[in-house]
Amino acid sequence: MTVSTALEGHVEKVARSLLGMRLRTEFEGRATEVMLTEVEAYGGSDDSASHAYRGPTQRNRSMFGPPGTLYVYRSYGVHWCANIAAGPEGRGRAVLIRGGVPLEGMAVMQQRRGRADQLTDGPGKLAQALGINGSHDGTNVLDGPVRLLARHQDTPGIVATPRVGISTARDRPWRFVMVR
DNA sequence: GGCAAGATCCTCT
DNA sequence: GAGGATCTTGCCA
Repeated sequence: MTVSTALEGHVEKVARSLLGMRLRTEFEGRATEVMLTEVEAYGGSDDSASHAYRGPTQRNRSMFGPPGTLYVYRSYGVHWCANIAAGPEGRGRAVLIRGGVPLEGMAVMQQRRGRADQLTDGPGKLAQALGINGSHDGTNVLDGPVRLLARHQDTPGIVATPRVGISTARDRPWRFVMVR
């Protein structure tokens, strides 16, 4: 499966497809790369927990872009969180990147994070470790500075659980975690 | 125009 | 385990 085809179809399927794939950034000659192990699917106007629930705004417009559009938002005024729009364009569906395991650029991640442990085990931490911030909002992971790459390894098992940190629509098991 | 809440993380107790 | 940091958005007056 190619990267672009993995971004097609229902957001729930896209979220599953992203597990095991690699997310790579390369800024100022410093490359970092992780394998995605934890994601969450968010719908559009039919998902009350989604930022896109009330339609496009100045902040969330990237969610409504074509598949592969990067949606970066500030969480609690402190952290950056990265999503990948899943399309179809205009529906506001996206996959939140919640966690991964470092593959390359450990030293860079440790420097950005200011610590040696817990580099990429949360949405805000992963974005910080990869150097993702608001300036990358609206870029595309197929040809932009933040690049989604082919699968690092197969995913032996995927566990679906309720999403984390939200107060509505908790009944949807749209959080997907890779197990081995 | 003001206010409350939020897809989080870190530090301190 | 609890609380603070810090800013954008949506809702209501």
